[in-house]
Amino acid sequence: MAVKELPILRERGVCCGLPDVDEEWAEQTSALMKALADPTRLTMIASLWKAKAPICICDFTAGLDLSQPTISHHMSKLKEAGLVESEKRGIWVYYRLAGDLGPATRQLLNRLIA
Amino acid sequence: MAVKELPILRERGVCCGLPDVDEEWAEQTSALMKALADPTRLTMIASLWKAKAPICICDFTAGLDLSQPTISHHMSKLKEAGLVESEKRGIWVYYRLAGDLGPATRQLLNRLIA
DNA sequence: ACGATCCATCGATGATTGTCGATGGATTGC
DNA sequence: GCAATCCATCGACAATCATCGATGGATCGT
Repeated sequence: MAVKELPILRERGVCCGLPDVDEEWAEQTSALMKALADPTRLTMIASLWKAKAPICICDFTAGLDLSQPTISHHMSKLKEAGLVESEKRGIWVYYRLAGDLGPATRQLLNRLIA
Repeated sequence: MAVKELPILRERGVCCGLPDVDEEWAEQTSALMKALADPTRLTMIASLWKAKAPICICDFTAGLDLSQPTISHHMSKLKEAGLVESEKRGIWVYYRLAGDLGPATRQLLNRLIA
């Protein structure tokens, strides 16, 4: 545990430094958070995570209460974020979790979903 | 590993069910993701995480390249999300990670930051 | 060849968000 | 008391986002 130091009175007009936080890390991580910052997209990711198998996007369109373009839009955001991959199969398109997900992202999703 | 079943051709016009995903979970989790879906707020959280001690908001105002109202706005979002607490000390306001963060959230931040 | 189904894209619209300047309350040093 | 500092709130504005209807390309069954 950190020492619970009381913040003491300090000289006015003088502020001190902050811990170093990598700017690029913040940018990339916030992009990942944005991709997950929507109930529909979280539901999609959790479904794919639990199913452990590709899911036809038509099943999302049928199961979630949103229009087909909206479903397509959300899935495309997940794809853009590198979280899912797609495979065309006849007239259907199947989505699955990206195969090249880093272990950090995998564990993150595991914490989130499981 | 899951059995890598190829998505087979299926009957048209018929879609099947999805794995059960709790709606309330999606709503709450997306709220948490939203709170973290900004580089400035992530930097704030990471700073507090690393410092293991309260930080005066004036230090964020001095260290990050944003106006004072914007810094205040971001911190208030983190507070609203239950991620941080504040303590007034003279004319200064110190923020720290919330003491009642659930273990799940703690581990999530650990994965994100460390 | 034709019609039906699936799906991505386009354009539009209302809602949310990040940002700032201005303001005012609170606190402290003089 | 007065001036200075810190900080939250307000109002405004531009940017982003979630959503939908319409459209068109692709594929398949007949």
